[in-house]
Amino acid sequence: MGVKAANCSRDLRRKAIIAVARRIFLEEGYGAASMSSIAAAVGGSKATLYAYFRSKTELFSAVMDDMTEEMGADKILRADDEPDTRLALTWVAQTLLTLICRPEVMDIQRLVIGEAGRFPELGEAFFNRGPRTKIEWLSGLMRKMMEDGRLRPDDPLRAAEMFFSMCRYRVYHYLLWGLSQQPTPADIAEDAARAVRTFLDAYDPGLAPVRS
Amino acid sequence: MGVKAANCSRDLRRKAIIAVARRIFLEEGYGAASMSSIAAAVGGSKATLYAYFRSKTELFSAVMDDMTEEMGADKILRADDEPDTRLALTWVAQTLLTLICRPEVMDIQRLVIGEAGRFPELGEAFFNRGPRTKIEWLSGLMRKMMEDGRLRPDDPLRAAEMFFSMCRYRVYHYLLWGLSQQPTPADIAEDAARAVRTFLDAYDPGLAPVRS
Amino acid sequence: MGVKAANCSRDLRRKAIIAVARRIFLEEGYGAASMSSIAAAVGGSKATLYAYFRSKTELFSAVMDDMTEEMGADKILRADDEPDTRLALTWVAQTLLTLICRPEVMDIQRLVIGEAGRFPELGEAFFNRGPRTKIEWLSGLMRKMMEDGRLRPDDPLRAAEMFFSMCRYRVYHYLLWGLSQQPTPADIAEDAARAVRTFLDAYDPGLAPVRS
Amino acid sequence: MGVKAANCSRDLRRKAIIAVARRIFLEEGYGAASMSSIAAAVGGSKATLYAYFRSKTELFSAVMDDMTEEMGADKILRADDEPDTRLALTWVAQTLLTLICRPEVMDIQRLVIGEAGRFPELGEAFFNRGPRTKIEWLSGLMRKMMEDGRLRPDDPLRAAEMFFSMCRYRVYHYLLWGLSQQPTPADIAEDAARAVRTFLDAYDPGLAPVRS
DNA sequence: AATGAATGAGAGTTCATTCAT
DNA sequence: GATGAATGAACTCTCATTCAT
Repeated sequence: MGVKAANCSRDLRRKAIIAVARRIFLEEGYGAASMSSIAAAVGGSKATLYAYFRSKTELFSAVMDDMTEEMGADKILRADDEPDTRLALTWVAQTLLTLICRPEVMDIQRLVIGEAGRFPELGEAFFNRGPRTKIEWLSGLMRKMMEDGRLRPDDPLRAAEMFFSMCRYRVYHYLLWGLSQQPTPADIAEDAARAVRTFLDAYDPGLAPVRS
Repeated sequence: MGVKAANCSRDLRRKAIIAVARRIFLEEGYGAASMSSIAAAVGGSKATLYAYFRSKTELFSAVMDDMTEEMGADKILRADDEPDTRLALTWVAQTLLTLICRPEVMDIQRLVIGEAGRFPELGEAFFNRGPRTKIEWLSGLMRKMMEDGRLRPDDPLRAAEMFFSMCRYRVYHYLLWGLSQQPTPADIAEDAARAVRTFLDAYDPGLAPVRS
Repeated sequence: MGVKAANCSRDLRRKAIIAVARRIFLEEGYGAASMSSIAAAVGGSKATLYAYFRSKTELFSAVMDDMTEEMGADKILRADDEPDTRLALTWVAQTLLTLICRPEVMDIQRLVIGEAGRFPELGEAFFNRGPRTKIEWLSGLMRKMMEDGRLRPDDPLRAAEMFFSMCRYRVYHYLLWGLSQQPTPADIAEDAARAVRTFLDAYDPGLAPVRS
Repeated sequence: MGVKAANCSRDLRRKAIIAVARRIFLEEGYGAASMSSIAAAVGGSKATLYAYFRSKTELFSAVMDDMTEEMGADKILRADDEPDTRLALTWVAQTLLTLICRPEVMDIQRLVIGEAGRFPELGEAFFNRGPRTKIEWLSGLMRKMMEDGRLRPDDPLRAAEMFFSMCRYRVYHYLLWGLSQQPTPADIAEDAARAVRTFLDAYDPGLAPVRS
């Protein structure tokens, strides 16, 4: 293991520590994760950890920064080109649900929600880079569909938030509370289908425009 | 505080401990809350705590039982008698949203979600006494409205889950992530209104029955 | 005298406590036995224990007194009438070995030896009522046999101590160190036989008297 | 390099801890000795203790290993060359008795016997490295003497066990029960002399071979 | 730059003991 | 006389953190 110091730049080592710490924080939660176990998993000493991060809190923040950066990297494959509205939204719903139900993403959500009280900036930072980007992108999609007359005109942001919330109505919700194991693709497809159907019933362009 | 030993029965003392422990668990989380601090807050010794609860886990469970019992005690004022569907649902939506956004309830939710990974039975126990009862009651309401022709026929349970999820689409969601402070009644009324409007657009009895 | 009934009742309860405490001390050792578990086993409260015994130490002493008293009650069936020396000694050896290898007696011995350092008077009190009485009785038997010319003349006390030690040469010794489980009667008979044989070889009255 | 010094230092510290722990365990017994008091006596913190030994049990085992190793290091000065059987055995008896009556060895024996019930493997580990080696060596001596016609033929192992038991017939026995203080060399010489005399009377080669 | 060693503080838990009722 | 309730002290063990090397 003497290799690592010689061959790795400080930055690379830092990244390696963050990657390991991330896994452990997610597995055990902030409180239960110990600097000892992280150091052991990294393969270095605790003192080395402290050479890179001044405290457990700082390491945790770095891990969260890393996560949220990566969250931002998630790209929903463009659904703009699909002319069939129902197909386009179904595809979006499934993609979103699949993403946020992935075990590692679920763990992050639980961790962040659970620690939100003690790490006030954490929830915001994380949300901004995760859910918010999805909602904003979705909002753009909604606007376009409304402009094209494929959806009843309305505030596109609110419509996007509502659609997202409808997608989370069942399996996601139960998963968050630890009531079910990992959902199957069929479970997700079912929820996505119902969310889309209900949404389209409400946003049928044949109806009168939504009164603000 | 000399009062406590002399005047209080065992049961009262137990309740007092639970009340204090509840506050501390909510403030600090399960892991960070210490038996010492709870004992100090109660005004007794740690040994006394252990005379009432065999372990920290057991105390935590007792606190959860207490919370969920109280949850179960929440009664949604009957909306059955309101002939106007929109008014009835709006009333339900506001009541529900107000309840689950109350700071102490919010804290519980965050605590339970955060520990759900490590306390698998916790999430279930809590959910069963809290959200599930609401959903089931709501499901009954939906069935009746569908039977009365006030809502388009559909699986009433799924409709209830969907309605509940629509209610949580904005302020609740942001609150859970720690993105906003306590919402005003106006905030809640706004979300309730939009949820009801969207739901009624989708469940307008004039539309064809939902295809399963 | 007016207090007779009261004293009697109190005395009975005291005896009951001692009996229970004795079992627990033997099972768990002095240090590991707790007043709580003793009180629970007795069926009363800890405070009641303290009404009868001022401290754990005093309770332990009382238990020891009780044990040693009972030890003194052990009577070795008289071997005086057996004219055959070998048979008489074999009978004695087997009786002694069987007694001191009994699990409950073994436990006492281990307990007393183990705590001898911390309870200085304990070893003596116990020894005086247990082993010493056996040795003294055995010494009387030896004297008589020597006077009868059935054993070579010698200091009868030393002869008795030696005989007793020879009996303990194998199974008892291993049992004390926890190296073997409860010996069978055959094991004991074998050791007794060899001890007697060796003793009689050394104390054959045909040999010259032992030089002091 | 740095490794050597570090390892050496660590090893030394470990040895120092064991030495201190050994003293305290012997003085107070396993149960009564506390990690805090050991740490204080070592001059370090409890956490340091736990850096070297994962638990109290493990520390205790290490102490026992250390003791038994040292026990194994005890060499009985060779008695093979002494042509006079009585002198040779007397020398052996005195050496053995002196060894097992040494206060520190006595303390170990009491500790091990006392804990044998709760630490089943302890008695065996200790016995194998202590008493057993002595008995086996003694058994070899017996065999040689029997082959040379200096002792009456018999099972040499049983003869050795018997001889050892005869040596313990008085002062050792009383010491074990805490009935006497440290014996003088004269006390030991007296017991050794009588043990040898009785043994030789029984194992006089002029007698017929022992019947198995 | 990296680490082995060390530690004070504090975790959960249990104990022998006391005292008001 | 008996007890339910209470407690301070001590237990084993772990933690985040520091420092000499």
